Amino acid sequence: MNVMPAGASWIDRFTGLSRLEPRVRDVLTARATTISIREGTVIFGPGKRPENLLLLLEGTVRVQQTSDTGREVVLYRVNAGESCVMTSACLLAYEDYSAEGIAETAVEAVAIPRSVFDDLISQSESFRTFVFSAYSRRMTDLFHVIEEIAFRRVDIRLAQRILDLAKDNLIQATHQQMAAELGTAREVISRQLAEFQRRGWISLSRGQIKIEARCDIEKLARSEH
Amino acid sequence: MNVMPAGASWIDRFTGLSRLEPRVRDVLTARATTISIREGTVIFGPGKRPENLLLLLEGTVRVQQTSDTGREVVLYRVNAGESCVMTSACLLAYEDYSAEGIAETAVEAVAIPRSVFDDLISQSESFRTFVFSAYSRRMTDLFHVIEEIAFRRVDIRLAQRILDLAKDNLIQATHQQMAAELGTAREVISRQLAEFQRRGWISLSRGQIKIEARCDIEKLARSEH
DNA sequence: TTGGCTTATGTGACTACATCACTGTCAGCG
DNA sequence: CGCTGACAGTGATGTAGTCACATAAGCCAA
Repeated sequence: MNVMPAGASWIDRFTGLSRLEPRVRDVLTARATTISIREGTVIFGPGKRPENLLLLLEGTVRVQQTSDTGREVVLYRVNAGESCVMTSACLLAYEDYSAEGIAETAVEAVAIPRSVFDDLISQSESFRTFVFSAYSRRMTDLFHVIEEIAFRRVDIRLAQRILDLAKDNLIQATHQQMAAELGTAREVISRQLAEFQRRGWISLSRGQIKIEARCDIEKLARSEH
Repeated sequence: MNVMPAGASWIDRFTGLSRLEPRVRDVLTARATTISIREGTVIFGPGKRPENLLLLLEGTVRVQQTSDTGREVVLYRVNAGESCVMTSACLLAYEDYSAEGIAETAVEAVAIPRSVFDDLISQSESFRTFVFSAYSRRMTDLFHVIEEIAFRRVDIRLAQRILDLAKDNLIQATHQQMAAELGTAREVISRQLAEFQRRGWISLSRGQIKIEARCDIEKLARSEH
């Protein structure tokens, strides 16, 4: 009955949308388009209101906060299979956030225009649940970020972040960028990384970090205090 | 527990609800009840799912995070005229938060049960806008908290908080509680307060802080760095 | 190949904040 | 009155952030 042309099956990639009412499912398939976003594009940010709610099919969006003194913190990342709630918040109730969302890689996303979003919210209970649980999850993420920044040592947080960001035991990032991940200063990162290298856990070269002893880093990352 | 007479509509106390469609307005008036909550009551928290969305008429709810090491931070406060979005998030998509919401004073609130909330969200565009902008605002608050904790000096933050919390130039709180406000340690607060007192800005006695030179405190609170 | 430029990283000195271990103090109450 | 539990003060020490500057590594053009 419902033929799925190439691309129509994207709904199945979102676990929260799997139980969508068939009628609503068709609306979504018909009225949403997939878009490609180039790496580095600013999706939302101060003065930049997004026009669509984005559901990510491919790639990641990094949401970060830049303080007036120029320092940065990464708040969270939106991955494939997740929705970018900040865009939905902006859709319905735009406030000029200090936070910005940046395509960290090339991104493929389903774009849901405001009018469609509004229809779906009003017509589909399961779509509502999808949206609200996305909010829920981000709030929880933010609570977690606050706890980490306020109470956790930077060496432990750095170890965790190294594990998170490594692809194939390698991270392409400057110390400055790693500092922005944790909301700390470059010098602090430089010294911590130097210490990790001294212990033989990593090796460093300009613009990259290579993991040499993953299990030792994991041990630190898991440690309580 | 005590239902309000139909004439005195609490709806007008919420700016976001002023443009509510008359039909929806009636539904809300008919199906929502006002409740009283005693000071100190835990409204939501780990293992405690709220049954209603709360719109505060009177009092404040303090939302705070307790880390596993026992330290605390105050995330934000919900004041009269605002809605407690965490309860709405919990209503539709419950996740077990580490954060908890506590009635800081006696609270009068309108309680909207899940079924009514669901109806309103589906039927009223202006109610949707109300809910989403409440989310928006809280997200922004959290971004702000993160920025403050990560980048702002504690003396400045303490000065700000003293001004925020003072009623009639007086704060009833222990140093421990003030430390929890900022997510720092009691000793740090004790030393900072001692310094403020030395400068003649405040006077201290067991369990209370009295503002003596508000404008000097404001000067520090406003300072950049 | 050299030199000059930009960006990345290293380092010491210093300040701010957190932690630990302890002492002192106050209020209420038996 | 003296005990008790909660509150507050303090020095020593460790960790993190800031500032100022020194090196080094890659890049390109002469």
